[in-house]
Amino acid sequence: MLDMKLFRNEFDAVSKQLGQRGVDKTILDDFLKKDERRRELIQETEKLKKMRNEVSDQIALKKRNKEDAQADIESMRNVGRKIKAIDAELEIVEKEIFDIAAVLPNLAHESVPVGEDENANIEMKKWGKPRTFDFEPKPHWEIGEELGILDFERGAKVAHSRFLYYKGLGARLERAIYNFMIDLHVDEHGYTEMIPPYLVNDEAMFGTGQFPKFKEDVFQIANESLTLIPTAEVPLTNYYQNEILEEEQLPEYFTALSPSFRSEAGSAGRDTRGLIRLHQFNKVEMVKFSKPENSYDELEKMTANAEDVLQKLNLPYRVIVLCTGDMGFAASKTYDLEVWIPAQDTYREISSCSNTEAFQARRAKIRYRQSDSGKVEHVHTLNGSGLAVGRTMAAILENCQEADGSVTIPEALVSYMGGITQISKKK
RNA sequence: GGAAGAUUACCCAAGUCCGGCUGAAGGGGACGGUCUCGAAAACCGUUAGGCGAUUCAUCUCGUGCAAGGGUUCAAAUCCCUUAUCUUCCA
Repeated sequence: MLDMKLFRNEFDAVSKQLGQRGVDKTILDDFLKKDERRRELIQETEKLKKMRNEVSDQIALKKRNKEDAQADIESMRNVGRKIKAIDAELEIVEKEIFDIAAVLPNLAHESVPVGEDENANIEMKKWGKPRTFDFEPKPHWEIGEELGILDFERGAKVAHSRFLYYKGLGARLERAIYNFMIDLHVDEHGYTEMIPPYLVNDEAMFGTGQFPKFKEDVFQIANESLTLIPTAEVPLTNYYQNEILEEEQLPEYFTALSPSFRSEAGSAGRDTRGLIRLHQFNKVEMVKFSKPENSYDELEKMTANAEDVLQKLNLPYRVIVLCTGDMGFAASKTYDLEVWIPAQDTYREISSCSNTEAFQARRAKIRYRQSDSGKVEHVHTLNGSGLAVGRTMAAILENCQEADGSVTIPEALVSYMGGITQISKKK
């Protein structure tokens, strides 16, 4: 949710920025008009309520003194009717305002490049050197199927396409990857480990910005207002929903492994094979609550935390900053990490780290009390994948494959694999 | 599944039958002060916060007694719905 005061006071600047994110100007003009009407109505109704309170006190006094108060009661009857009418109109206007505000995207930070789509994204850095193969590198699903550690066919049979079984050392490797990630974030990066609910209610989905605009992207439970989380960002960020934190608590870091469930509506035909685009995948998520003045430093640190995972696994990657047109709904600024996928001869997204500033905090009502002034202000919230586990698996299978079809386990994971250094075909 | 009772501010708790001097008593805790070398004790004081409107800011006003509706000039108090908890019955 945007800051209403900012919107009002700097309407031109804000609407220009929202224009860059695809919002129609006429909606914003209407929005501003409705906001004015809302304040008019509030002033009218509050004036009448004040009068009602005063006269009611006089009536009480007269009754106590056994005086006649009938005239006052008659006149107040009319005031009561007026108040009811104004409040009814006010309710409608507020609903209309809310419906517009709920679907307006966040404003981009000034450092974000302006552009329409991913072509305007800017590469910030490259790390590691893609390996040169002296054989034709296979896509990870072939490697996984040939090694008998990934089973997409049975996943489709038992669930649906875009589901799979990890089997044997495949399941072990997935578990090694996320345990390694969580340990790294907890032991070295200062995050608190969490296991959140995997189903959340509508308020939580609203708080982080998925609802009401992106309902078609998620799986909902029939006859219940519960949704399978599309990312652990939802339960982690909403942990402090509707709370006022103390300044000393900040910053606070959470990390959690969770499955993520996505309907992938509208991505038919894209990445139909392999681990890149699934209806259910594991992800280690990082979430931060920060004071506003530090949130961009925290974003840099969080991105570095995600990079650290890739560096320790020795997987080549690049960092890009998303342009205004490519950013998510809630983000003020987003860095994507893209890992090298040899069989596709390209970099693919493996992490997305965003500062949403106060956008989610306003929706979820997460605030903090400044210790010296006692003033209450919205926190800034950040979230990032650290990392998507399935895609990490894909990257390892492809980057660490050998000519004979075996896969060498990255050094950092060997202890998590119980000493296993290589996955090879059973003889 | 059925019946009865409960839900008041950071915590406990009065007020609800019988609506109006409740701008929610009282206590605990917390915080500040006096005293002290320092602390404890004692004493004095503060303690709905939030939200919204207004304002440069203050002042002020509206809202607020589990949540949401209703009745009334007026609701913590009367009525309805929902949630949670307790006890009892199956």
